[in-house]
Formats: sequence, C-alpha cells, structure tokens
Amino acid sequence: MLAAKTFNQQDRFAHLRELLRSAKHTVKIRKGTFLFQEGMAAAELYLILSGKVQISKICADGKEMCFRICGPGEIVGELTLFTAEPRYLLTAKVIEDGEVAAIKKDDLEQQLLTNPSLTYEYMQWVSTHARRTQTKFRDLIMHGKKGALYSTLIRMCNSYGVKLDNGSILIDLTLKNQDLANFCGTTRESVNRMLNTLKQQGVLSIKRGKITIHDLDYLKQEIQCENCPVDICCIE
Amino acid sequence: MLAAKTFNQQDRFAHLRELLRSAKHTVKIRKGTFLFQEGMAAAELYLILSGKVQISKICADGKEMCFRICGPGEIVGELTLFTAEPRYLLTAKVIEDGEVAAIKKDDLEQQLLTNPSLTYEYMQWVSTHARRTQTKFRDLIMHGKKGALYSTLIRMCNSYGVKLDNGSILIDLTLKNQDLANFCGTTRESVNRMLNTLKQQGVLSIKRGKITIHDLDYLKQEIQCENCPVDICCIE
DNA sequence: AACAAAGTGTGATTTTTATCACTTCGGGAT
DNA sequence: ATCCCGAAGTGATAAAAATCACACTTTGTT
Repeated sequence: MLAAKTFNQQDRFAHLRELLRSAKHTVKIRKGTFLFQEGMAAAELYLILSGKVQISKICADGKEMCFRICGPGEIVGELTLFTAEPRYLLTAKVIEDGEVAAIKKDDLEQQLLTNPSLTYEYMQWVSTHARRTQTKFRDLIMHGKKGALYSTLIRMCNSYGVKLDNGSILIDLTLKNQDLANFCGTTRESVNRMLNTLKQQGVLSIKRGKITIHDLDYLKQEIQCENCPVDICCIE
Repeated sequence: MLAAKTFNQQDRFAHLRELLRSAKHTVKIRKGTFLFQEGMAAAELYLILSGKVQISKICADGKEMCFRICGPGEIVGELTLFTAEPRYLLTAKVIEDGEVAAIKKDDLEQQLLTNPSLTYEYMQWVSTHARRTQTKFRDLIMHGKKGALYSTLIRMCNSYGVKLDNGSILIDLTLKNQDLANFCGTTRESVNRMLNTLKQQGVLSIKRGKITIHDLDYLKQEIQCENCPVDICCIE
C-alpha cells in the first residue's frame, strides 16, 4: 500500500506521502531484526526509505501467514491508527537492510484530522485498502489452494511486476517456496508441486528465485478473475 | 459493523449513526429481492431500519461467500465510499422484510469530510473494520475448515449472541447449514458433520435452526484464539 | 391431516492437501 | 575443486475435505 507501483498509476496520495517523508526521526534497520512484533504497544508507524520489510502474523504453533512485503515508499503499522489502546496485530520482519522514518501515531492522527486534503487522501487510501483486503481473502478462500496460489501470483504481478519486452511479467522479488506458501496458507511442498506443473505448462518460469509469468491469462481464467482494477488486485 | 451490538459496548459512533438516521429517503425492502448486486454503479449506501440483509460475493460458478448478515442500525454499501468510479463489489440480498434509509454517497462523503467529530468517528470505524477483516480472514485460512467454522461461530457469538441464564450463548439468527458453509468457504455436508460432532461433545446445541454455544472456550482453544477484543472478533 | 418442499443427516467414494522422509541441486565458503 | 548448507524436488502415505447419492425430518401450505 502506498507503494511506488511498478505498474505506473498517477499518485493519488501525494500529500500524504509528502507529509510522511518530512518526518525527522529515522532508524536504520538490519536484516533479521523486527521493526515491531505483534502484541507490542504501538506508538509509531513507519515509512520505509530503503530496504524491505515483511508483514506477517505468527501463529502459536509456529505457522506464519504473510500479508505483504514492503519496500521504499510504503507505510507499515498503519492498522494502529485511530485505535484506542494500540497494539500491533502483526509482526514486521526486516528482510533487507535499510532505513525507515518513524512517525508518531498521535502526530499523524492530528494531521490527518486537521488538514483537509490529507483527510481526503487518507480516506481514499483506507477505502482502497479495505476493498483490496476483501477481494484478496475471497480469492484465498474460494478456489482451494490452487486458487490461493494463482491469486497470489496475479497480485504479485500487479504489486511487484516488471513488464518484459516479450510481454512476460517478472515478479521482482526473491521468493522461496516457503515464502509463497506463507502468503497462500499452504505448504512448501504443495507450492513446489503446483509451481512445477505451471512450469511444465509454460505458464511461468523461475530463475534464481525470481518468477516470470508468461501466461497471466491462464492464471486469471482458473480463478474466474473478473479483472478488478489494479489498485484493488494487488498484495494488500 | 455499526451494529447495535447485543454484547453492549458504549456507542463510539453516536454522531455517525445520528447523521444516518436523519436521512429523509427511505425504501421498503422485500425478502428475496436485492438491495444491490455486484457490478452495479453505486451512488447510495443504506442504513437498515428494520429487516435483515445478507452481504455476499457470488462467484461465476454459483458459489457464494457470505460476509455478513446485517440488521437494524447497520450500514451496507460502505465500501463504495471514497472510490472514484464506484461499483458495488458485493451483493446485498434481503432475507427479511423491512425498510432502509438511503443515503447519497456524495452527501455523506461531504459530511464526513467537513464535520470534525464525524471525521474522527468515521476514521475510527474504518480502522476497526480493517482490523476485524484481517483477523477474520486469517482465522478462515490458517486452521483448515474446522478452524474456519469455529472462528465463525465465535464471531457470531460476539455479533449476534445473547447470553442465557445458564451461561450459554444463543446465536440469535436462523442459519441453515448452507449459510454457515457460505460463511466459512466450505460445503454444507462438511458443516453438518462438524456441527454434529460438536453437538455430541456437548459444545453446542441446535433448536429450530438457532445455535446455542455451551462451551465457547473449547472453540477458542482449538483455533488458538488470543482473545482479541470483541469489537475486532466479530462478523465484519 | 396430507402433501410438497426445503433442509438435515450420513455412508461411500474421490479429490485435494498435508505430512514424512528422503534425494538432488546450486551457490557460497574454505 | 570440494564441502556444506539451505532450498528444491519428489515418492509414498495419511488426513482432510469435497462430491455424490439417497434416506430421513421438519416446516409450511392447501
């Protein structure tokens, strides 16, 4: 969310982004550490300046459900805004060194409420986010695990995809089978088997941990995709 | 959402509700008809005055995923707010005769942006909603179909539950096995078998289509419930 | 009361998904 | 080059869930 999308769309959230960029307080983040963990009291949210952060829910039994992978320009911790006793619901793990700007939740709330153009942008942003989450989970639940994987791949094309000359789309993230499994709510082995079938069918190929989708339409067809707008059909 | 909760909580959204109640234009709704259907251009949202409306997504292959069942005091169609080219994403089917107040989307947006206490309440409302949706779908995906059903039952206790003298909780809705299946993303038969097992274990009982939960803790334990706040742990 | 319609309950079977237990591959580090 | 390690790949099996087919109940209607 609030990402500098690879598939260009004009920036509907210019004021909001600008405000966040003006934050004075920045923090370096190191791979393997946590920006925050679920349950922690939350007083700040973060704008990623560089590096990558993975947002996920960690279960009591060790299972992990991954929601998004955030890069430069994205905000994390936004779900704590406008809540009475704010605690992080999710865990933010740093997966690539970088730096974040820390924004005090209270300050930001103040600004969002008092600056009209910010108010408007924020409402638009939250609304888009709600629609996105709803469609995403619908996909994850309604067409079995295969549907969950296909939907995840389609959304990743929209979130992290780079269009190649030959028309294929490179998902510009290094993803292990396990990572993908965590996005879909399935197992590493299942993901592996499904990916290999798709490889054999020529729907995609994988090189050095990066997936290239050759036949996006095939994936869309299989989950009865209705071609929702790109700002809805992406990873959170 | 914005429901007059059966489990009392003070009304954090008093101004918002009041505004909506003041809408002049009301419409009678008849069981079996649709308040709106997905894909339709959306210019209004609705406050339910009486009757019941079911919000769901209908798939190309006939499958249905149910999101919520709304009664008096609840708003439907809110996902269209602050979107550029508004279309309903979901379908609202009337399941009990009643009446709704229709609110012009544009008017409401105007009010939400210009009246500060409304702005604040709306932001709180949307935020709560986002957290709720996220935790709900996490439950639906992470613990298999049994987890999906248990989570749905727990949330229904919070949304529609009436506490009985003996400590049990009556879910005050007439639900068919198929309805529950649509909430959980599973089949009627699976729901039936799971419910019967729970009956035998004394966890719940069913009388005239209404479920009473005797051992809520059992359900919570099975899905590693972390006792999130009631305003998060309910049906949308 | 009799009947139809809708919904529930259940066995048998198939399909999907997870789990377990390995083997193989590929890219650093020594 | 060789060793090592984490990840990928894969067969065998078990468990979970869906599907099919049909009997049984309940509910509402004439």
